Amino acid sequence: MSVAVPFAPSPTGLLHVGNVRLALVNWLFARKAGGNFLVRLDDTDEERSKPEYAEGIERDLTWLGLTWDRFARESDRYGATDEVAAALKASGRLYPCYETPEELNLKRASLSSQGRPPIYDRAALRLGDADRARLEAEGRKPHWRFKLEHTPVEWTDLVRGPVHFEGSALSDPVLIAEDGRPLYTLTSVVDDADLAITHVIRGEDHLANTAVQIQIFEAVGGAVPVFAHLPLLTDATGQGLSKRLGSLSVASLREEEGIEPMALASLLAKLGTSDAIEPRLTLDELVAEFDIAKVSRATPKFDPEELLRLNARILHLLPFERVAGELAASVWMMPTPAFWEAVPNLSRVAEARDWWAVTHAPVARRRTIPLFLAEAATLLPKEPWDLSTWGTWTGAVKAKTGRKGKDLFLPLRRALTGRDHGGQLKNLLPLIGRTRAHKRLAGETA
RNA sequence: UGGGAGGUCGUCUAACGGUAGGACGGCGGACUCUGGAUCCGCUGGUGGAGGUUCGAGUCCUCCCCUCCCAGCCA
Repeated sequence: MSVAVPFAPSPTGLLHVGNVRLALVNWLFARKAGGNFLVRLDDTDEERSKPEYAEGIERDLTWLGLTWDRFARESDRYGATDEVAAALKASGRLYPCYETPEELNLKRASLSSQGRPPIYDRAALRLGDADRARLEAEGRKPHWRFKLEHTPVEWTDLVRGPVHFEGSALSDPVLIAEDGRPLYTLTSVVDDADLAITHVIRGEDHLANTAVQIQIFEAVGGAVPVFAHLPLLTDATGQGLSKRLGSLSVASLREEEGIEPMALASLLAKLGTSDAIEPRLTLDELVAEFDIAKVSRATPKFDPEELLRLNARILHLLPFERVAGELAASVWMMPTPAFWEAVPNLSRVAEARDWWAVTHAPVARRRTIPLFLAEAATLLPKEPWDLSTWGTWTGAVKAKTGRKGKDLFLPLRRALTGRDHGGQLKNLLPLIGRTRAHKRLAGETA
């Protein structure tokens, strides 16, 4: 049986690094196994689901290069659960309840104040036909709960090893809302069963859900998939990600922070695993190194600083072809490989703009200039210039003026670029050109 | 409160009950020098208290801290 994994985000907000890490891990798992990566938008919550969030999810996955083999919306599958629901009702596993949300809140509050867990008391199970008839006559409509077996639920988790829950410690979940809408707990099982999902890899916040859903899989006669629950990511201070999203959305990392997709992927594929976090330029490399057994059980912290450092390292490694598009968008001109070579130690592609200004726009004149620069200007070779020009020229200046080391190079750098630091002048000089170089050495704005 | 999980250098992790190691960061040095690149070195840790043991990060007891679930959300 070929591997099939679902990634099922709900389009109720922007994807954050925690969500997309799960997408990446699922994708890596599927690709490593030669299986299918299936995306399902869990948009059954009509109030909170928004089309723009659905688009955002597609955009984020595409940006990262996480190709899917199927893209579906739960809302297009209304009716898919009807048959299953009818069967569960017939067998008595799905039973009607008539409490209002207010009544349920009251029950929970009461139980909590008694120091008891707020588990549903199954009062509706004790209702007779007459009771139900009376309630419906009052205009009440039922919602439907799944009757859990009060037996142990056990599975071997790919990340956590053996997991054990007592059915009696769990609350009978509502599967069908009062308005007839099937809820996530049901739709997800039915979809997984229909698609022959083999592995479900999700956050550990779903642990109790899994215990419940295993019983549902069994009740509907579906094959129970293998489960893996990853620890949730927290931010650098240990706070949960969903609580303080903001800058950690994939969209903001891409559009505001200038993060490269492979920087994010390199970090998220390795964070919380026994592998060292190192820059990788292709997803293929990450697939080759991926092994879910390397994922640890502890909660990893996601540090944006670490991501930015990785971004810088990735940028040093990326060849011109891989950044040309982004570079062009950033500097508004058509950059060249020589320019990419000359640009120094960027953390973000957008920083190249500053160096485009140095090589292709006037640099303001300097107030004071060392006298030897005039002499240096006269020694400037004739064009055409290439990468050897800097060496021959500075050699000549050195011979003529006797200056060397920092006394020689720093004034030249300041005059030519207007800055104390930057990329190798060997690379920059030909891009600046003789005309500008000559004027800048004379202290003119050029 | 009930259920579930977790706690090893600042961070991510490794260690059949047998020298607590690696990676990142930080610090220092080297590269006759753009270094926020690269290379090399150094730094730094088992949440706490008992116990078992020749020997404990690892096993036992108690304690502390953190996270998740306990929705007619997903």
